[in-house]
Amino acid sequence: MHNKIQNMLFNLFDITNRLDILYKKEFGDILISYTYTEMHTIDAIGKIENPNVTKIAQSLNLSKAAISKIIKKLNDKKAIEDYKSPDNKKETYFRLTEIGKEVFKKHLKMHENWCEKDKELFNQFNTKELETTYEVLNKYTKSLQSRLESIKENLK
Amino acid sequence: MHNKIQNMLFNLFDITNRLDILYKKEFGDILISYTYTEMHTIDAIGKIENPNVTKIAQSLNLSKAAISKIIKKLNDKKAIEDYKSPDNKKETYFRLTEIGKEVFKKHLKMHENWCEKDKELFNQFNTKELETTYEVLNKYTKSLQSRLESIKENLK
DNA sequence: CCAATATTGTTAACTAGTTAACAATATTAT
DNA sequence: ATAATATTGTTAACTAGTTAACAATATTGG
Repeated sequence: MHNKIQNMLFNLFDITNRLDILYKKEFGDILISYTYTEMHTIDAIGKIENPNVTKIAQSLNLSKAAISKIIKKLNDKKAIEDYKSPDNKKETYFRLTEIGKEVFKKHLKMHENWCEKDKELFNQFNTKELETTYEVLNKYTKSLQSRLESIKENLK
Repeated sequence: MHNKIQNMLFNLFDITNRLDILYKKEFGDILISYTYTEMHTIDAIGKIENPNVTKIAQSLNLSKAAISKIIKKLNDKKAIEDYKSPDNKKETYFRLTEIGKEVFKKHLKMHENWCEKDKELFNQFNTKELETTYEVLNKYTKSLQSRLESIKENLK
């Protein structure tokens, strides 16, 4: 029993590594003009309401400094533009331009392709099995998240 | 059904991110003197037979250049030492010193602690459920691996 | 109201990785 | 045997992230 857990975790570590590498390689090759993180930043700007550097950084788990630099690049590429609120002179918000919206759509499309590739593999399992796996992984995600949060708390 | 797969994959992406961050933070704090990758290099040297830069790079999915630099650091820290084979003047092999072996053991210990923390969580599932999850993840790992390999082939 | 504190976003200096080019050595094929 | 090819490990130049310090602006409490 304890052994099963270890095996499963070992697999998860393995997947962690491979997913990361594969994801970067496959997606990196397709959209040459935007890096992995630039894409995710565009994604975040598409999804967050009134996104600013701080919010984007939090949502991508990156530093504000990192986002600040990426914003500059996306601006140069005319994928985003910024705007201000009349009642706050400190914060700067971003929105996608037409170009940015195109990239956003492409990114969604790529995710769909990715899932498509996996579909065949996962079809060899029945609904119950996939549900169980989902259940286990979901609880694990939540557990990891609370560990992450408690680390962040400790650092304050 | 297709939805289940998407949810599961979404969870997996999520875990990928969080595991990476958490792993670096938790382990990084404990063994301050060795970075994440230095640890893994020590680990590889402990496990591979007659390890050289090339083999270590392959096993950690890093470039030879990266390993070359890490080797230099581990040498400075007296965690490893190198040796030559009498019938090959080109390749350099590495072994752990007593210091290195200590770190190796600590790393193993840390992995055990990590599993310990998860044990409680996973105990809420029964053996069958964990087995199913293991099964699914295992097949997914293998599928990712073959995709990785085919990318590498294409690049040749 | 305004002083103390907190937050925002930029910058500088750093780190850990990358690719590409290379000199030295090994392997292979004729 | 040796010329052509491949492999090893190092280096240089680069990239994408980090932390820490900062000026500007917002928020809060007495």
